[in-house]
Amino acid sequence: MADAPLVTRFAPSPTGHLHVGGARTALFCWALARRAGGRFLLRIEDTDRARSDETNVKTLLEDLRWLGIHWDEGPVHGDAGGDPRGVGPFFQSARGAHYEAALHELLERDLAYPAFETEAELNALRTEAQRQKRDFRYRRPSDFDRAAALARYREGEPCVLRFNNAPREALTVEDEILGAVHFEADTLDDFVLRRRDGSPTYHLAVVVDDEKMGVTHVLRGQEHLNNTPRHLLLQRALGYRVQRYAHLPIILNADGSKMSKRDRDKAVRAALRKRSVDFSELPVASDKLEHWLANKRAQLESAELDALATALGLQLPEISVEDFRRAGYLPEAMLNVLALLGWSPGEKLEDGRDLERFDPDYLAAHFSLARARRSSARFDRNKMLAFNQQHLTALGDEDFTRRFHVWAKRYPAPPHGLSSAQTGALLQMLRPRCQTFSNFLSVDGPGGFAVRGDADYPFDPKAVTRWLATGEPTGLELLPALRDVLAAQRDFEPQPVERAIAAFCEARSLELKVAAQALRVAVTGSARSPGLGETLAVLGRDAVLARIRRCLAECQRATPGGRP
RNA sequence: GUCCCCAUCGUCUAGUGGUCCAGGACUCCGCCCUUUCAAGGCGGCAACACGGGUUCGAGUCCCGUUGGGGACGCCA
Repeated sequence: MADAPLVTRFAPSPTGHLHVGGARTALFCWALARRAGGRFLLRIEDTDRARSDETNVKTLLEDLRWLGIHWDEGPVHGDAGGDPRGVGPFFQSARGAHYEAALHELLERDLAYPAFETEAELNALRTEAQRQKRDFRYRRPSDFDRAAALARYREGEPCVLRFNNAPREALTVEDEILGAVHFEADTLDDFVLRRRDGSPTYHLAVVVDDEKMGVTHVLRGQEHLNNTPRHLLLQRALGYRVQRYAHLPIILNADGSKMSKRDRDKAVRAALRKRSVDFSELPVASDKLEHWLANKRAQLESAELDALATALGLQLPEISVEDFRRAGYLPEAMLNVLALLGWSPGEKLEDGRDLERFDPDYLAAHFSLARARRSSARFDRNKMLAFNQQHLTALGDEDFTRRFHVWAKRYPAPPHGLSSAQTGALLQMLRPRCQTFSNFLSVDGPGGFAVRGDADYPFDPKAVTRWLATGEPTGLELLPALRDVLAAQRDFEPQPVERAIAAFCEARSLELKVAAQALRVAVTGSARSPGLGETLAVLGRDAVLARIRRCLAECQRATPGGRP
């Protein structure tokens, strides 16, 4: 490492599952390091004790690993992590000595000072400023008595340590993506470096760690852009090197708001407020709910939110990597889509199309900040779905089945009456029709007809009108005879069944389509299903006959005009 | 409100002053293939926010307006 290698880092705070924005940042950090033959390190920003715990760290590492993003240095997890350069530890909670040393130096040189206001006092000042439509910026009072403050501090009086930004000069951030970004003089306040409880704030920790860990390139979301001048100030004060910064465009929801982990909480909270529900009937303890409901920043566990959503009949947006994993997306599809959010290869295929489908190896070989975009991007679920479907289709039978079962084991489907032979057959026939793993056994998915009971699947009125109620003869009129054919069918396998139906049509000089669609609608309720033979075979003769009977009974009534 | 960022089809984007009456992908729609349904193939709809400059020439450069987003925490 003699030749100053490029070093990137991903530095999440362990507040739960990795979300889409974080995943994209990690991916770009990884790709840039790979491309440049540098190193990618993972650091856990757990300075906020209230929001960090060990489970969350594991969760985060597991999410990263599932995506296949490998870190060269950092917490050890599987074959990722380690500390070959001796720059660890990688948990900020274990790096206190570094921060204290920096703080000590700053204090000595009057670049930091103790401030004794309580949070309540500061809040009051903020509210007052807001009332007067002024900005609130904390500044060291002009009559500040440094000696006295230091004495109080050394005696152990509770206080925070703030940065002394006396010069308050204009600053320019040289961003690799945005170019030069200027900040007016006087915009920065004396921000906090060390909290009352002795822990370092993000600003201090990030600057110290990036220096000590030899980080050369900082990639992070654009929401951090306003923090960068603070970091510049600190670096200057401490005589540190300045990293190259690249602020990535923010990832937005479909409605244009910032995609945030709290969105799922928000959705459930809104639903809960709108309808007056009895808390005691909900799957989360009511005192916990009360607190969560009252506190906008509070978050429930992913599983708790899912339970609530189910209880309320809500569809929650996928935000975290875990949400997508649970929904049955493939990590390679996810990575592909993520890479396209704010970056593009800019490469044309021979047929004139843009290169859009690629794997991590391609990214590692071609990624560059020069091709990163500046503007924020909405996350397009349709595209994600389409990419996933393609990756699913590309898997190959064996791989596909194996991976499906790995998924299904982790996220068991709700009980359905299907035998394993049936699910196996469904899996194969539904493959080109499914966009996610969860789609296969979902009542709303293309296999819904099989998952639902013989008397439970709904009839699509349009399909009934088109294929059962019209024509000469109508589908409904054909069904009894078709039922007889199927009842007499010995070998109830796809091919023979289809042949029998074809023979039936030939004998009556009917278009196959007429009989096929009538049966399809009768047996699945819809004009779309897998191949007719497969559809009938997977249900089995008994179910098919029962379903035709039900259809005859229900649709005859519903379409009085269907008979001449 | 203040500061900062952004602005090409509904969405993701290509486009770095002429080769753009703007290309691709996703969605939607049509056609072909299939003795049925998908998948697949082919095609269609659809955009340079607005106003000023600069220039022989502007989606591309500059300014403004409008719109969107972010930040304003003893969170990160």
